[in-house]
Amino acid sequence: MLTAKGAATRQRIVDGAAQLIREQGVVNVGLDDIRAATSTSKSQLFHYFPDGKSDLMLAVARHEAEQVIAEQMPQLGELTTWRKWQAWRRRVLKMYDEQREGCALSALVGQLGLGDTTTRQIVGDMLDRWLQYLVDGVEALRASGEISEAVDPVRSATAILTAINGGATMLVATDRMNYLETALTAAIDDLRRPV
Amino acid sequence: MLTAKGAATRQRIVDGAAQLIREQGVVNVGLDDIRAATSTSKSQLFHYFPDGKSDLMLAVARHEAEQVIAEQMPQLGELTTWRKWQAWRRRVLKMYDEQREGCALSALVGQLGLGDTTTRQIVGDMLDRWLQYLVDGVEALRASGEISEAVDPVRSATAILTAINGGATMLVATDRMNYLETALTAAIDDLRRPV
DNA sequence: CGCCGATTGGACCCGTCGGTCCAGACGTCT
DNA sequence: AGACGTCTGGACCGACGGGTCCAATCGGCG
Repeated sequence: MLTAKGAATRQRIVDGAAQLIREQGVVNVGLDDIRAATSTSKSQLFHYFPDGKSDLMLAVARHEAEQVIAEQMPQLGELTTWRKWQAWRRRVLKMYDEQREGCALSALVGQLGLGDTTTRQIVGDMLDRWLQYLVDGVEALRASGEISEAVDPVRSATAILTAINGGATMLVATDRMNYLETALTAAIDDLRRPV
Repeated sequence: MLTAKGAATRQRIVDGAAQLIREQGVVNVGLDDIRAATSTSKSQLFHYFPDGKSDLMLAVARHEAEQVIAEQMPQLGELTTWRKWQAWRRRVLKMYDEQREGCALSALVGQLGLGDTTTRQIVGDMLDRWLQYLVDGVEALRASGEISEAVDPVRSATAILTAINGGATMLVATDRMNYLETALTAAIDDLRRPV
């Protein structure tokens, strides 16, 4: 049903489409652009994605959801000390500063995630996983005594996640880093402020 | 150059277009939809917006930028006490909860604001004005002694603004209020935590 | 080799959408 | 009243983009 060659082509299409969408936005990317960028033909697009564009966009959404988490690893997975939190924070800021408009997160949450129920599910699941990593990280700090027991892990993690999403959205819309940088730094610093 | 009747028609077009875009997203709204929803004809659209759709979208962006600020008034303009901050916070949460997907802010920042330099300028200016109201509010609390002198108004205001933007973006993408509610509440509560 | 399904190329179709154009109605000012 | 500019209706056009179709090629397997 799908040979190694076929799987490779399919992957090339998804990668290329994701890349284009990150750079130019969902609206400005047509099947012809994807075809050209991935050196494929119309028939291949519909061969690997029978339901057409919506089908392909779903695959891209899944790909980008993975990407958003993966690009923060391994730091996101081991937020066990204050130093590691700071390392992760620097990593995130550096990444988004370099990506600017070409940001997988805002493309996914802000554009791909609209409308379609299945895609929203993908976005929701991605955010859940991300949040869980943050919650685990906050709990680790609490357990080691680096921050107060009074800190609510879910609440703090949610604030941090929202800071990143808001910062990324505004970065794309205004090309200014200060929202993301200030809000993320503030949200993390708040972890060890007295209550 | 533009009679009272003409001005009214023009306004009706902008209002109707903004409404449609809030409900269905920029991508899913065509000139024909706007024409139908505002009981106008193609020629009128191009009569009042000679450069076509881009021209109209610019007017919509300006309209929505005004709307985003206006719908928070008068509370946003008088954040002088802790109680008033809480009243504003409740107002914001209630608004976005009711609007859900049909949210002017995310339509503006997430969709209209992409690409076009002029539109980005509009978004940037709107955010600047909004931030200034918040900075003024934080400074008022500081002046009256309700919060510590050590609080950095710009930093706190930026964190609050980013919380709203992130929360609104995620609300639209996931239909969940918890991000906005938790992050905004946390960002505001942080104002009066000891440093 | 010869079969068969996976894979590929690309011409073609058709609905949609932004944009153009012209003719006519309206309104206002002299 | 008459004239001129504003306003309105809607037919029409051309480009673009998603989707269909068929024929050709590839590649593994008996």
